[in-house]
Amino acid sequence: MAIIVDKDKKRRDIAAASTALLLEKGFKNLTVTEIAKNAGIGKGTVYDYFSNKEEIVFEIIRTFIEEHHNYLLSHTDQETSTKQKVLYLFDFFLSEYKSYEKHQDVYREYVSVSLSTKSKAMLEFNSECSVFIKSILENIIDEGIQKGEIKPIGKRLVDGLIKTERGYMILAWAQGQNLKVEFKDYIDTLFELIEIKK
Amino acid sequence: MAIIVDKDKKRRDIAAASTALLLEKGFKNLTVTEIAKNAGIGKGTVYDYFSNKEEIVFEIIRTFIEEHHNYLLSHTDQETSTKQKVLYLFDFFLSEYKSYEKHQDVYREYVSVSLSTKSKAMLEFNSECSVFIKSILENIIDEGIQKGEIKPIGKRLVDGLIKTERGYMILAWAQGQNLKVEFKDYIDTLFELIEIKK
DNA sequence: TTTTAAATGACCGACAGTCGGTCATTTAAA
DNA sequence: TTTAAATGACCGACTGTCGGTCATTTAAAA
Repeated sequence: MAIIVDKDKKRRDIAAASTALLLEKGFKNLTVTEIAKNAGIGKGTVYDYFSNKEEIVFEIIRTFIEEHHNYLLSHTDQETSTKQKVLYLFDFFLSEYKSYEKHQDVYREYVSVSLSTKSKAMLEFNSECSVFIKSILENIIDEGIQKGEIKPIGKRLVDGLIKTERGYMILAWAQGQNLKVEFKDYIDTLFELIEIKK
Repeated sequence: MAIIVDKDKKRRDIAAASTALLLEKGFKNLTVTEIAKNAGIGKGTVYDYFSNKEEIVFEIIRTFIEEHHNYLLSHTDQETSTKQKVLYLFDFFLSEYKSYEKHQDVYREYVSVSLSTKSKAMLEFNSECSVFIKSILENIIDEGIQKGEIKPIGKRLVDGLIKTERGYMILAWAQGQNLKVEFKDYIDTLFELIEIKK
């Protein structure tokens, strides 16, 4: 045997090193040569860890989702209201913090790559992410119903709500507008309809 | 002077000739050389009518939106219920007809190109399309409120509903799933919340 | 010294976009 | 009526770029 590297760690390292570049130049204008140079490795080495350029974006988004999940866990507890939890879940779209705007840009690149890449791996990855987010939102809503904060019909809004947020993020970019306030209004309206008034 | 061709018509002709190819191969795998060959013109000529490959997709989607608008106008009248009108509006996502599945594919390519192209022209075009769709949905909802079919709060769902549909279309593709039934359920749930029961 | 995982960058093919030049048609002077 | 000049449509060979490959090198381990 020769040197054994932690393949998984190196994958993440390369992806991490490329994140800033991706945000700066966008996927289309980012070259693999640059990625390699930036990560301090040869171009061929990139392909020892990723089977194509697209996969790098998927690795980056995976890290972002993990980070966001941790953020979520550390910011919610029994006392937090259902609506507040939902807002936390969508925080990385809603937040005004600069670092979260980065997340949005990465997410946009990810969607763009997803829509132009048709591969089994891509489909599986996207499904995996979706199931994960859905299960979180489902838990939040279920708890809300159990606590008597919202009506049982709220459960039927889970799937759609996730799609709505995606729609807002995508159209915000495609129209060059800031739609955060609008999305917040939409959530407010839905909660007005499903909240149990005391 | 020499021959003067109807530049606008020729643009549309080239776009029309490329539609089938776009659906068959997807934007990424479609070459400008092929487009030219298929339209029966030289590659250089394509660039006399479009400043880049992306613009061809925008021209195609423009035609589709026009067609869909005409369909909508011819299918709604005073007798149609508010919910039915909403369903017609989103018909090209919901319908099971093969020709409408084409529309969805074109729309997906369009979103994909939008998300990876940052140009003033693109932003303006997207805003234009959005305003158009929004005004239609706004009219439908306003009429529904006036007729006493739905509660006034329904007006506040207009913006979000458009985004939800976009989200469904995009995630349906990205996850390789058919989400039509799910979207229909979501609409049903919303209407249950805002409809005035008799 | 041998074995082999890991790394590399020269190389290749594909493709978007450009550009110098041709050709068909119109105009208007002869 | 003829024909030279002008014009804009049209073309495809060419260029530069970039994703991805592979023969070769490096160096740790045995």
